[in-house]
Amino acid sequence: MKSANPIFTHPAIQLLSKCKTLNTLNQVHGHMITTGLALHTYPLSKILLSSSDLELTYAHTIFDHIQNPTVFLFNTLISSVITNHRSQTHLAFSLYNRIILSGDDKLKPNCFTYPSLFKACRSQPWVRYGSVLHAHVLKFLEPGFDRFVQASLLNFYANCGKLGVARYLFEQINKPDLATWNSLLTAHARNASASDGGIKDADSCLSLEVFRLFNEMQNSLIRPNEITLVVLISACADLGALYQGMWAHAYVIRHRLKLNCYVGTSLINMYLKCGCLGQAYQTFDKLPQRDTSCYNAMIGGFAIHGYGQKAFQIYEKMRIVGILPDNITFNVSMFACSGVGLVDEGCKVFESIKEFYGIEPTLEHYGYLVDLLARAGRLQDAEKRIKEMPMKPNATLWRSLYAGARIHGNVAIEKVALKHLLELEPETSDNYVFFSNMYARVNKWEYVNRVRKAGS
DNA sequence: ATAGGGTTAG
Repeated sequence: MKSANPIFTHPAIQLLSKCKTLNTLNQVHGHMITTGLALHTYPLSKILLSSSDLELTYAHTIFDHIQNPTVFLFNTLISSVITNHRSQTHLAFSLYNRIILSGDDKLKPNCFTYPSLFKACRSQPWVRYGSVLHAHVLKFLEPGFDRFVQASLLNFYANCGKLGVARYLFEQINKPDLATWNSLLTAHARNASASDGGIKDADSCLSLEVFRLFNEMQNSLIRPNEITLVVLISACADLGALYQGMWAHAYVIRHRLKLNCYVGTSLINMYLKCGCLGQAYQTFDKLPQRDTSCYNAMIGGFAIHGYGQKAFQIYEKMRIVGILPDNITFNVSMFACSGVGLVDEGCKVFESIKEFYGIEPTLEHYGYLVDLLARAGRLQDAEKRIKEMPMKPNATLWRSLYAGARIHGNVAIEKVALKHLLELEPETSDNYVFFSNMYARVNKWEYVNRVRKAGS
């Protein structure tokens, strides 16, 4: 019997994954160089993975010292950059270029090279490289390349709104698997909600198409998983299709799918969109685990349905149970308070951003704060906040102040707000209308005063 | 024996 190749079972490799600091990793690496282990792709890929987790530049340095790295090693580093260091995406593309421009006949991209690169192409500024990569796929890979490449290509086109291309690519995949079906469903759901504000009929068709595709998927005997149901439930929310949504909820339970945070959040949202606040809360309450998104959905739900106090209570509960809020949490919580005039609660949310969570409030947070104060008639406070904020106030902020001043009859502040509005948006005709309305009102009062004086 | 695709909230 042949014994296992010692390269794969060397104890140093086991040690690598246990390294918690660069220093220890460095020692193991040194050891691997002296034993000659660092000449082989397998141990090298392990070093690259471990080091890129700790410090990407270190991994890069190691990579640069490898003579004639194989595609395998390129792929290892490229995917590590894209999945763990998204802000460094440019490094992944420069690695890819090194493969392409190497001039080495033996070094060619393979099926493993492309999926993570297409994933990177889903956000700016990398979107324009998608079609370049597509051309490379056709050039470098054998026709009928594997389903991972096909699925990532499909996702890329769906992401930039080219649903037709995505569908065409799907047609070419024989026996699509679960992830591929989920990609196609997601493509439709994403484009249904992305074109918000467009033609409503066309939007709904895409969500209806999700229903149809779900049936087709079931006929093909691929069993839906949690991700499938999240997409289906989102389509129900989009259509306001309560009964289909309840069916999907029952499906999750009947098929013993996990009621995870994704599924939970989409169900909460679906019930809220369908007007069922009680059902939404019950779902929220029964979830085995809740993350920030679940809380955001529920707070937003109470806000929409006019229960500011409840929304605020949920916000406070997050602190007690130790779920960290994010920027959206702060926005929806203040919005909830603003809607029903809970000024003190709303201010408490704003103060907690910095005081309790140590986060610097954003322009948007100031926007909600000013809206809250202005609507409640605390115009001096609102103006003061605008003047003291660390960044330049935008037109939305001044518009909130204007609206509050207008409603509460404070002409002086109304004037200040309008002046800034006109300055920031000289092209917007609405602002001039507001301005002339104000003068019309003021002049009328002067007229009234004159009449009064003349009469006395 | 190591590298790759699909999910939520305003």
